[in-house]
Amino acid sequence: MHSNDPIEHPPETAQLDDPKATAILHAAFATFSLYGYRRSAMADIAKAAGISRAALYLHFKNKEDILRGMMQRYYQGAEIDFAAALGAPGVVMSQLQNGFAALSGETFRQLLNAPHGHELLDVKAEAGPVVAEGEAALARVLAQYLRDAEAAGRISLDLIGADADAAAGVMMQAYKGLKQDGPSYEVFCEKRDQLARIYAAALMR
Amino acid sequence: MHSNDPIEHPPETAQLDDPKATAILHAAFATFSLYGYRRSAMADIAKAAGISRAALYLHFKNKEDILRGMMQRYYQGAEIDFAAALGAPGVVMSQLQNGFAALSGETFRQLLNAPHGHELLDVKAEAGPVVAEGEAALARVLAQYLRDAEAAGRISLDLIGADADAAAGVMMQAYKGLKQDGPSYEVFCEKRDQLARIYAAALMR
DNA sequence: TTCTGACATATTTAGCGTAAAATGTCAGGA
DNA sequence: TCCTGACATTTTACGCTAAATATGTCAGAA
Repeated sequence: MHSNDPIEHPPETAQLDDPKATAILHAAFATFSLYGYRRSAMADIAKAAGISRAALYLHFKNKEDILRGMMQRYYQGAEIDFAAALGAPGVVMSQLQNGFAALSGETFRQLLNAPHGHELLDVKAEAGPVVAEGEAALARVLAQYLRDAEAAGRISLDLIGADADAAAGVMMQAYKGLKQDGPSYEVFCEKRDQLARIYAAALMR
Repeated sequence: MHSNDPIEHPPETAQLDDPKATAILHAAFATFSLYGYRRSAMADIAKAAGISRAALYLHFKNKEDILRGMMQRYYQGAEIDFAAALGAPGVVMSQLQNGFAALSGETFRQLLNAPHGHELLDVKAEAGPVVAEGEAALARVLAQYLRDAEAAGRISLDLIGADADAAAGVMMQAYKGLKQDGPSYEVFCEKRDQLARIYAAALMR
């Protein structure tokens, strides 16, 4: 490759182990939380990342690509943490509570406490299918947990008259409802734990 | 009162038994569902109601007042229907399912099927505190149901580790989450019934 | 190789005047 | 008494321009 060749953008969004991309995504998260996605300029992100604006384009195609990468990164991590929490030893209630807690950890706290963090909860349009795919992946994780727990005789889906997929879908969407009305992080956490208790009680005999 | 006195607007939003006001609110609902609240003009509502535009102002202060009246009317009816369904004879699961179904009956079906009906789900800003108060009233109804059912030994709130008010609040908000992502009415109903089954299973021993 | 300053392009913003539409009110008709 | 047509006012929608800002890309420095 010669230096006077045109820029060759990364074919996909940045890899999980690229430290530069990670730094940019962190800076972007901070910037978006502060100003909102629309009002954030590439220059703001570059400044927050401590690099020049031009360097951003060496790692991401454009602003939308940064947002996509950010969301994808979040969902990748959330999926792993979610599955880990659900799979950890313990009773069903704590597994569910820790599972949902894993979906709203420190990152989420920063988001809700930031000036325009709430706006980032509604970027489905700009972020494209990444969000829907991420949510679907989380629902699959939960569905798999339900199947495993039922196979182990720890819960019974008959109690709620549903198969694992339908149940997981409803549970995830109802959980998302708790994010509405711009609650404080603390209030949200209480409601989240409460909902997890309801889920646990519904599934256990 | 002399005819040349200035218009005397109704002090509060129209009464539940005023047939004229009811007709206007029905026309407004149809119009808002069709065009959305913002794009609907008073002339559209008047035409749908079969009266002159000026006559609207004999019953409502302005467009915002019509919206308020519409939402208030909905919540008044919903509260009554919700309480009736929860209080009807039957097992807990059917009471909860019929209760939540009462909150999304024919009116709600029309809404979701209308071109811009979804917009009406997000009019908190324009409708003011009416929506929040209506939601709170519904939560109180559910909380009272939970208390009564527990007193009768039909459910146990200990199972979900919550008092009636907290549980009702979370249950209502999680229910609202199901309205997200613009589902069809049929899909929404399935999820709603599924969530009611989860709630019932959680509360019964 | 990695990154930056600077450039050309594209987009956004704000202002401003006009036309069109919507609003709220009233005198007066049915 | 209830309602309407018409009026004055306010709000919105355009079209246009210039200025400002943001974007994406390079040649070349570090």
